[in-house]
Amino acid sequence: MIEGVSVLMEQVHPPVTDLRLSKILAALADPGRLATVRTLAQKGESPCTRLQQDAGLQISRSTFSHHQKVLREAGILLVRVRGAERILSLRRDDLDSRFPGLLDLVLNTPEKLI
Amino acid sequence: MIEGVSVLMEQVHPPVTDLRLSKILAALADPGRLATVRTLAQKGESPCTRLQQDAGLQISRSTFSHHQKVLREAGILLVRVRGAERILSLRRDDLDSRFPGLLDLVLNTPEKLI
DNA sequence: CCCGTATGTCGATAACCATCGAACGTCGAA
DNA sequence: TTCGACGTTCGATGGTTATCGACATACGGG
Repeated sequence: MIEGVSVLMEQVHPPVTDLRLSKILAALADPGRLATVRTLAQKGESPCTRLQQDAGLQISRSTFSHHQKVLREAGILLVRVRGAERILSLRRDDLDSRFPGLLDLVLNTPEKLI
Repeated sequence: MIEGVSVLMEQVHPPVTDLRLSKILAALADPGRLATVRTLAQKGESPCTRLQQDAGLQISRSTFSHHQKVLREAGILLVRVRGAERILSLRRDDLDSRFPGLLDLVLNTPEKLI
């Protein structure tokens, strides 16, 4: 870095009271992000690179990072740091309490109906 | 029209077996379209102009026509012709049978959480 | 303290989408 | 048959989004 100032790269997670349906629908409307969410639900929690592979997304790391950001800022993903990795997981309880049935519906829909 | 060929303007309605979650989520992700669906559920069936007014959408007729098309092609709306009007209604049964709980969730979500 | 792995950020580009006005088609009524 | 109301289609425009490569940052291990 040129300047001596550190860039923190802090992860922004909206509080549960800030979750909005329109944001969540917009985040889930992308096929790649929908696949990411569904894969994450199967695998439990997972680091970024692993999740991208498991979801079968053939996109660059920077693009996946962008999608992860959209899902996180919509309140769908939780990101925590473990060493050099970012561990992703679903905010199941928050989503269920605010929009009951939404996540279950998305996860239980057969692959063919996606 | 310049040519003598008639333009039919037929309404395309996908059969229930063609409905796809990603299409439906994408259609509902737009705030104006979401408002349209929620208003239509309250009012029952309604012609275009009336629905646009009831939903409070301050957009041109051509733009509303575009949104109506997106909702129709996603399988959310049914359009039937009555004289010079197009009467819009929700495909409740089709949506419920294919994606149980989705429409209810969208309709029951409080305005403040949209 | 250098290195490899993991990931975020930036700037650019292309694709997509919402929006509009203008022109057109269709219908019912005058 | 002329008119007005209703709605669609078209072409253009602007804004948003998906995508990438290059670079920067962070961590743990040698």
